[in-house]
Amino acid sequence: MAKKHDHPCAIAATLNVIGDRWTMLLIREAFYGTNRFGDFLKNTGISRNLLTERLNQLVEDGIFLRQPFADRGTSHVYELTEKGRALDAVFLAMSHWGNAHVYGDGNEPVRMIDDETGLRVDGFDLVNSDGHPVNRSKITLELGPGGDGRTRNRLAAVRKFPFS
Amino acid sequence: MAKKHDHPCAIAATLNVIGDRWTMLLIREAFYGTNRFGDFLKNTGISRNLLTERLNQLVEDGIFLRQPFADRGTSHVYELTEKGRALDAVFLAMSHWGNAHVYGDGNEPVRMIDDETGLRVDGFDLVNSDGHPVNRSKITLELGPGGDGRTRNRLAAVRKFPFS
DNA sequence: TCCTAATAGTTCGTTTTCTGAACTATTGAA
DNA sequence: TTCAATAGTTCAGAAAACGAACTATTAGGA
Repeated sequence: MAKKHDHPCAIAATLNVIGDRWTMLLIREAFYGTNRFGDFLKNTGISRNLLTERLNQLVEDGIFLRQPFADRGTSHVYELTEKGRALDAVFLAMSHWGNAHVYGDGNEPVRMIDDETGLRVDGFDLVNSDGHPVNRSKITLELGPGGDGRTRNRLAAVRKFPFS
Repeated sequence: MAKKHDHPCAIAATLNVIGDRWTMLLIREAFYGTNRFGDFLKNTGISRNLLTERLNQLVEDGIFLRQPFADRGTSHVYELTEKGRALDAVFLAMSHWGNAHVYGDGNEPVRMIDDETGLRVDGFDLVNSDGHPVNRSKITLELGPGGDGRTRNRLAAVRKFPFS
């Protein structure tokens, strides 16, 4: 992947791991159960050398665990780690946005169904650290312990935070 | 941006809009209130020609609205559209993951605070189309109207869906 | 033991994209 | 009419991606 972002920001940090054209497709595959080199290759269309490089990087980043698999030839299995599974929220958010705003209602290629009600999964509620719902329009950004002077200045200049 | 993904998949479709190293940083800026070419430039570190190209693409994709702004020189204002604001879930998911899994508890550069309780925003609940919470481990993927035969085969082969 | 098939991974030349710096265009104010 | 501020373009070099051919490792069978 390209040169990494280096300012103190969680979005930038996340982009350093999944911010390219292919990685979230590999994560999607992993959520679908794909765990072999050849299946990632076939199901995404990524080129072989880039797949090698990306998988190595994702193992290094702690997203995949690479384990030997005795089958035929030199085989491995790539399993999502806990850190990797935690990308489910990103997966779900992108999935929902693509369905709603690119394909549109009635044109979704894949839908997610809530087994308990049979209804479609249709978005998110934010929750606070007590597990209670948060009103999305009433959120404040606050300097955290990992921020620097520049972060402080940026936050002071934030004019709005238009979550809907 | 690079060649587009062309299979019927909401993740792939979303990556075609935001799937590069810079776009989500521009969206972050927009959520922070940035709306001028020069401010996007300064606050992200993207190069000028790429910023021009990305903003044009995002206007074309319906994420930003470009409006004239009489100030000094030839100025414009880039405002998020409804479609762009709907990326808030992706923003929040990436933000939360980066804080939790790259910086870690106690090292977050920026925290999101629930104004009503003062507690930190700390995750998501999925909701169904009735607005009720969904058990994340009880979700089924279903072929939608926009899927094709290959989508059907892929879904039939899905071995698991390990949302935690 | 040797051959073959299956799988994963490497190499390398070409194409595409990104970077960074210099340059141009447009407009308001002094 | 000049200057400063802003946005945008051009272009050469660097980096990354693509795609095809090649290599390596191992299991199973002749």
